[in-house]
Amino acid sequence: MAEPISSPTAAPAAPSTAPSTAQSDFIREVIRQDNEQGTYGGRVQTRFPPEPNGYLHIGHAKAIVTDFGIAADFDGVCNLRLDDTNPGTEETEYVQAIVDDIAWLGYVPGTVVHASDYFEQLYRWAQYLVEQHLAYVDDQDPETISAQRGGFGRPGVESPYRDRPAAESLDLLERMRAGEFPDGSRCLRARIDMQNENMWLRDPVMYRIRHLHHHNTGDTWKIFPTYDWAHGQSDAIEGVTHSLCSLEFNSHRPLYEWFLAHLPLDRPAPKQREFARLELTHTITSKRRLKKLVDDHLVDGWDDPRMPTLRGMRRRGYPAAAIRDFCIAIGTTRNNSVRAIEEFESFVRKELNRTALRRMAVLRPLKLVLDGWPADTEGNPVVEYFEIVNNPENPADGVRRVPFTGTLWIEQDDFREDPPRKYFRLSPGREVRLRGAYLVTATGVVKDAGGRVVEVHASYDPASKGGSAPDGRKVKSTMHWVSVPHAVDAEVRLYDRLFTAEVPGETTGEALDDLNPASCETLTGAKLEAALADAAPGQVLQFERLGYFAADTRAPLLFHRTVGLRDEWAHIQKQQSK
RNA sequence: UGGGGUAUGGGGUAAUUGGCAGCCCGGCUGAUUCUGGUUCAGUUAGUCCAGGUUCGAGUCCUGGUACCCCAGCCA
Repeated sequence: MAEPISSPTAAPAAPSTAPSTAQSDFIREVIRQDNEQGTYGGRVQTRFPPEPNGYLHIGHAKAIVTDFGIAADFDGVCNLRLDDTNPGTEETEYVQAIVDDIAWLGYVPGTVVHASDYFEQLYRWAQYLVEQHLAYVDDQDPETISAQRGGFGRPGVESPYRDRPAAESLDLLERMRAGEFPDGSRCLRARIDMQNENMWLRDPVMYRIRHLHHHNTGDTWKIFPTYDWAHGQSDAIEGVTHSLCSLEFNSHRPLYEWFLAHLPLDRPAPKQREFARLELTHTITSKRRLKKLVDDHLVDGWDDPRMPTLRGMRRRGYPAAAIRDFCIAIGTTRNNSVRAIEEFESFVRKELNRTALRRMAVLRPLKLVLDGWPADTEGNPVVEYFEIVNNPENPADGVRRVPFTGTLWIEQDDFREDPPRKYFRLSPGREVRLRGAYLVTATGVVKDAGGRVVEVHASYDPASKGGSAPDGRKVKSTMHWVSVPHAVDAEVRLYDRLFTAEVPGETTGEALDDLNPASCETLTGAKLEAALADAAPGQVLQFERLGYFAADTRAPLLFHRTVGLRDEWAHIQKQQSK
């Protein structure tokens, strides 16, 4: 019959690689104590256990950073374990996506395993508990069992099958496994305490019957372990020392410990510790609702740049390093909180400011004509080339040559016929600098029939070639520009919050009611400097004075605004309008 | 309704475990700047409430309050 089985297939001890964090929190403190007391012989092993039923999102990123980061801090291992105990909801499609996303975030699992790899072992351990009179087969249906469980402050009722002989349960369990009974007709339950104030200790279900195809084990199993029966035991089998999960599993901890305490393990049981999940304002992490956004075509798939999925964030241009730094900065605590998306964006800017190459692009073009610009012998306007710094934060990125002529695109926002107070940009009679090129002064405008300015004329100071005047006079503004004959047309998408409410659904009751109808603005007539036509798919660049933009991973000449630059002028305007 | 968890400036997080409440984001001033970006300097504001112990309490004790989680054969 079933013999006591000790933890066999320990995972290979390839150290997980992960960016080092050097933090201190209550979990690291627990590990430090375990190491001092020699609880696990100085070994530290964690795991990241997503269910492969969807794509990873920003909430998972925090768990990944915590699980992998802690293992790395203690020279331990963190495995990726696909928690696939529930057939029908899980698909192989998601497994590869999860593996990819973790790699993109910058972490390498010790090994990749499935909870379903342990089904045979789990089954033998279940037989062992039945023999010990610590588990039994219950012939009642789910509704009856649920009703018997009682409620808060109301004790449960014991099942009439609770004391049935071990041999009978063993036989029924075998036949459940063989597929003799229909779904829901019987289940295996732990025999604990129907009066316990903790609901999870009132004879919880260990196995349910499911005649369904499983993505990993195929049709070999007709019974499947529940989360509670599978999780701690999988941890023990793998050699996990510290099993970290989110706060809502806190009330499962006594059950986690009960199972392990009653099994014949040959080494100290792992311990579960819980920490708060990450929530962000103006977005959601509910898998069900994210799926609805995709299914109803409210977004352009799971990797839409507005999605909080890691794939979406990657396409948006958020650097993995920024996500990591953010997760580290918010820390590992037991406080539930909703973090401001603005705070995340500040980490994105910090990273991109360091790394992104600068380019010039005009999103909403207005033509600027320099009167008196020379022509060559054939009557064509002269083209000059200016060397412009690629990234002032990193001189090693060098310079590039940018063509300049007397006909330029400038930003509509950079010209005002009647400049308001504190407006420093171009206006009639005012001199500004065209970045790296010339000092120019607006002299007049051309308007269309509707009175809209369609063209600005300006004079330029030939002595200011390169961007500064010999007499040292200063201007209050430097503007970006793109030479009209050299400009490349592109589509640029500007994103705003996916949801208007800070906490979607908080007041409406349904998150999707708070969807921001203007979360994506498409600009088709953007004018880029020629160098941008060569942007690598996925590359993030700074469009000077505007923000950071990611080249789309599929379509050429399509850019997604990752995040805008901090905008002092917008801030001033907002104050003035008050 | 019973059990468990949490509470520190506007948001978040730390405090050598009883010893000057620190840091990040944001706000405000100013300086620098060929990006109204970056950077730099200064500044703003906090221990949930009521008692108690102590020379001394964010930390310990007593009693409250607020919020979160648990009554799936989901994870």
